Amino acid sequence: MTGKRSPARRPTMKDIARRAGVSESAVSFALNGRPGVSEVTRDRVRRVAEQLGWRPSTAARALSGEGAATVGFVLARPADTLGVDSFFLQLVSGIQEVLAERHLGLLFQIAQNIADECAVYRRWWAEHRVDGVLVVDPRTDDPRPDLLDELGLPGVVIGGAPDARHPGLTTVWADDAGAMAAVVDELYALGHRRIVHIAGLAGLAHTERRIRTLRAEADRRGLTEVRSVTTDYSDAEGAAVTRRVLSGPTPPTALVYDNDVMAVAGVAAAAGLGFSVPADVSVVAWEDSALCRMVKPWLSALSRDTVEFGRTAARELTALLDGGPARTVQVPVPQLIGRESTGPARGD
Amino acid sequence: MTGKRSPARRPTMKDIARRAGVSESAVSFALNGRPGVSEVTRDRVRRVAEQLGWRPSTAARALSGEGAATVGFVLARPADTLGVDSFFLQLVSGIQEVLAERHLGLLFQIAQNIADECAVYRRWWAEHRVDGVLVVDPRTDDPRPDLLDELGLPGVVIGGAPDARHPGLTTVWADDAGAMAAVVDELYALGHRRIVHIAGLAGLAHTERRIRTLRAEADRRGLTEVRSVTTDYSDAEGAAVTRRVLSGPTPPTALVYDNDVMAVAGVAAAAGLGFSVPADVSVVAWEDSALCRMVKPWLSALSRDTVEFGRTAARELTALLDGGPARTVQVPVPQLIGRESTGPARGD
DNA sequence: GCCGCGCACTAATGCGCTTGAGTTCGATCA
DNA sequence: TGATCGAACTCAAGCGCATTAGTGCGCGGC
Repeated sequence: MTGKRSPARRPTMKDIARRAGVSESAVSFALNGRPGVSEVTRDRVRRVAEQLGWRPSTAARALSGEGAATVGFVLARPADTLGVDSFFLQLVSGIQEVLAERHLGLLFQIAQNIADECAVYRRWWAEHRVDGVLVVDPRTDDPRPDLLDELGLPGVVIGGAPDARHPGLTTVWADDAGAMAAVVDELYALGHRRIVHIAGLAGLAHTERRIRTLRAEADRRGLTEVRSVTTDYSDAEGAAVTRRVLSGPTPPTALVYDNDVMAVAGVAAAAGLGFSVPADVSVVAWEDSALCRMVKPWLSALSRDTVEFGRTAARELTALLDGGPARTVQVPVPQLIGRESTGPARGD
Repeated sequence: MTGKRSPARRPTMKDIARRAGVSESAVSFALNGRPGVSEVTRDRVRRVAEQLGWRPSTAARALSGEGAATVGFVLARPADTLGVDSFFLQLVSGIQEVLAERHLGLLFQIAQNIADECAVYRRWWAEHRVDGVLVVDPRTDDPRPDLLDELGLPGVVIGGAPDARHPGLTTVWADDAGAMAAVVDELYALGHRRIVHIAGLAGLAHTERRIRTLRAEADRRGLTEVRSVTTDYSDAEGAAVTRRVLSGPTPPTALVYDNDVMAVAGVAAAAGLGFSVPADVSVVAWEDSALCRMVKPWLSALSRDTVEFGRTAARELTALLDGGPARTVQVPVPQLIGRESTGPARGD
């Protein structure tokens, strides 16, 4: 009766051993499902453990070489850019779902840039904090795969193209090239000949891939007034670029935005300039979300199951942690959902 | 020359001790800034440690009673609800900033509901994973404070009202009541007498607080046609409720939405019904974001510095971890930013 | 000149768990 | 019947760090 309730004490394997009348090692064997104990003892130990509410201390586990039961996830984007974007929360949501099943923790960090991100990986590795990491926003010239190699840290690259130079890394990606080709197909069929692609961050692997594909598709059809402009993904730049390209002498008749946020901002900017969507200019958003159905006109968008994307990535990472081989897995190509923002090109 | 580069090995204190020609204990003393070594030895040890790129193993630290150098953050909302909401990423961004300075990790998890969230806390505690947690979305009848008490886990409640029954918890909150009063003031001054508050999740502490305040303010002015409707924060419900209340015999002339997403969806829904904003109905969004400036008309919104909110919460938690006392700290009241969506009530 | 004291440092222990090396004992086989 | 083996356990060491109890030594005080 101290008056103050003492904070509960964590039960340890020693407690279980005592209660079950066996040695600590037997408890360890029993609970980890390895041979060396009879089934009846195993059951007894399991029951006692459950009754005591025992959970292995990750600290102790990690210390005795079992890994930290944690994976890391770093987001390296300017703080103001990650405001409205729904992509990451969805992705993380899917990742979580898979990790939680296996009782793996997710260590999350926001960094300012790639260099900081690398420093975070180094620190996590040195501090014994994570068993593997999920890498997003791969770049065309990316230092992270090399670093992970050097540290021997298992990693899954999300959204990158397959990279033969890093056989240790698993890559999970969608074929952006195919999606871009489909978009161009659709717009071309609608009569659009002048298209501007308002892209995301220059240097990101998927940005560059989309840009290359767009150019290839344009060349294939002999279109000369097709181009890409890179941005920082923000609504502000999306709007600014939209105003700029629409103010030219021969404005495009179709705009393809690399995310939903810029598309929405772009539509508003276009409206401000007197362009109506889709009568004067068609708009496609690369990334579907509630946002696309919250504005009028509803935005045609490239849709994919981002949560499932996250699940896939997490599953691959757990496979890697289990000692499986690195792989390259492709998730379904985003599908173009035609809504109200795309229509026939206006005849000149 | 094995041909295969061996993954780098983590340097330990033993390595430092050897290189510096002292015992491990001396190294420990030196690096943790406690007495027992001379300044010159301390410097030498520090240099060697730096040179070797040594970082303390959190596993070992945690095991020897120093805590896990990690804080936990659980988000318990339905997966589809957390899509567009910018609040959390902003909040986490601020939290991160402070934690990173102290090299504290952030363990992040998404749960389905409060019960699951509690289970996560229990597991984290039993597994020795976190030193403290950040609790969001406090409810009117919330099991979490009791649980944290029981586990002796330091916690900071974000967004709750001060709670005298849990002296161990720090609370960081904004005075929603004051903000709501300001909103009503403003709308009243503009001539609005029929106001509907499209609130968030019923049961959340701040939802209830806003509802109570709205009622009190209405009573004070003798307004009878003022009410709140709770939702799940989604754009879908926001739109649905908007349509319902605007379809009634005497539709409200002002709508106050508990987040930006619903407000945007609501404006679109109102437009669909032939109501123009702000001519027919004024709209205020509780929570400002890029979203509010991405749609026309620009939304008047209650704005606050969410990133700073996160920073404050994290600072309080670190203070708690340092053994400081639990406190109740109030962050600035959200300010109403008048934009285009609020105007004089239409005379009947 | 000896005692005691403080300083700089070492030795040893423990945190909770895993694991390889024993130990015991009953069943099996030549 | 004694050697052999395997199943079921126990022992003890070790992971990397913090921490408590020493240990050796120079120095001031009497």
